[in-house]
Amino acid sequence: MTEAAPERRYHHGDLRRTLIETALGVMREEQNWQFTLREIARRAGVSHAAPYKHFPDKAALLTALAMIGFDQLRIALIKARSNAGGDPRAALLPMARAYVDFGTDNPALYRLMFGAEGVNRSDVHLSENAIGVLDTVTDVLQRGQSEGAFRRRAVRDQATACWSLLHGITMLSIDGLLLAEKVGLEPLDAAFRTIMEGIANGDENGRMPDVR
Amino acid sequence: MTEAAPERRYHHGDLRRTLIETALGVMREEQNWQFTLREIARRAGVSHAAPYKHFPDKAALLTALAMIGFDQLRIALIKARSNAGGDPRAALLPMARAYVDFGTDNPALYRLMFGAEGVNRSDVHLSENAIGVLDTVTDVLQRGQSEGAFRRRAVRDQATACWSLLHGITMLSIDGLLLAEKVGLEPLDAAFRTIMEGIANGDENGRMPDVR
DNA sequence: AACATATGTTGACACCGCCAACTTTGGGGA
DNA sequence: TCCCCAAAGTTGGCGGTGTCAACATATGTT
Repeated sequence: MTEAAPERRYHHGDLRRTLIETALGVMREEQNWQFTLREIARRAGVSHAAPYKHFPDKAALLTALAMIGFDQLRIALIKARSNAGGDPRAALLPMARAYVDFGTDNPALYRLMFGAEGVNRSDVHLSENAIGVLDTVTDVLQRGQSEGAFRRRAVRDQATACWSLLHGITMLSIDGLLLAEKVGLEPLDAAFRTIMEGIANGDENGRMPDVR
Repeated sequence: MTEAAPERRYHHGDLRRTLIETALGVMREEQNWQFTLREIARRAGVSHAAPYKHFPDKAALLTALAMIGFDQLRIALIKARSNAGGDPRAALLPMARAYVDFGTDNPALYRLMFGAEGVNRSDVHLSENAIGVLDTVTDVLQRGQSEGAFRRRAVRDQATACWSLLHGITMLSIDGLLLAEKVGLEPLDAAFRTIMEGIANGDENGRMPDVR
């Protein structure tokens, strides 16, 4: 504990970061971003207007949170990919799992990243963080094609399909719409099996790679 | 014009419907549901508290709008399917187009349907309207398999994949994330080509059905 | 005709986002 | 070293919001 006595100094010292972390915490707790800036300020132990010294308005705070989210997601994908060694075919499912897990682990954050009300979307989406997510998928597909594991089709077509599928599954999962009685217990595996048949080449026996 | 003089009567007569239509209109205009209940009331020409005689709170209004959206979407899908005649293979792409078009035509409504803040999701999603959307897709796949046009796989797996893909594309389109330089000019076609290879059987020459 | 009920209105409360004006603090020239 | 100024806090207030309670007026049933 290098934290000294928490005596209240006039200047907080690192309020910007504290606000972000507090907001992230509240979002996790309450599963939404309906929190008020005043509440964040209260929790951070500052006055109701202090946040305005760091963010011009609430949307700016949300935008910052969304960008952090994209960064975390990109890192999670890269990690999953590297865990799979160099094999694109083996990497795809773990990456898919990592993607969906990221979303379901923190639904509010994920939904915030994609089209929250009042957030300046162009800011968030044109960031390198956001573009990096799609690029990560494209990379794997590209390598898979080079190695002959995947069908030779326009990579961007496959990437679009993969990303859309992942985004869709994640969103529908978050919303609780993938009911077990309708889509089974493992919707990701189910969808993955189907799209994998559209991407991968069969092995010498014409069998598709195993999902598990 | 059967509308008589719009003289102001104490009782509006059909306020509930008017509120819904007004809200729908504002949503279209402003591309979000940040509107205030008071504004809806103003536009409807009633006092600021009148809406509370028809909806317990704002979330209830939004929930009603979302349900209407699901109903419209289901109808659009059924229409697209029937336009294609009885051929499941020919129906899939038009249905996909209808789905995405519905979303991009009224982005705020579509996003509202799936997980708006403060809307009671279980209410919306357990409605027959919402479930009907998935069922429409499942039907076509089922028939396609029976006729030998589609691969014999678990229908619910294919349905999950299709719905997720459609939902994903729609959402990403709405958010403006499917940049032409990344995914081409027709992301839906791109993704559709890929997933179609995972669903359809090739024809006698092993070729996939044409996308256009 | 009388009355219960549904539907509208008015006024109020607590709270929010945001702004302006003021205070404290810390750090970089003179 | 001191002074001063910009950065980072504080307080108080404005207009607006969702929601509620109390009241007013239509409507339709008996």
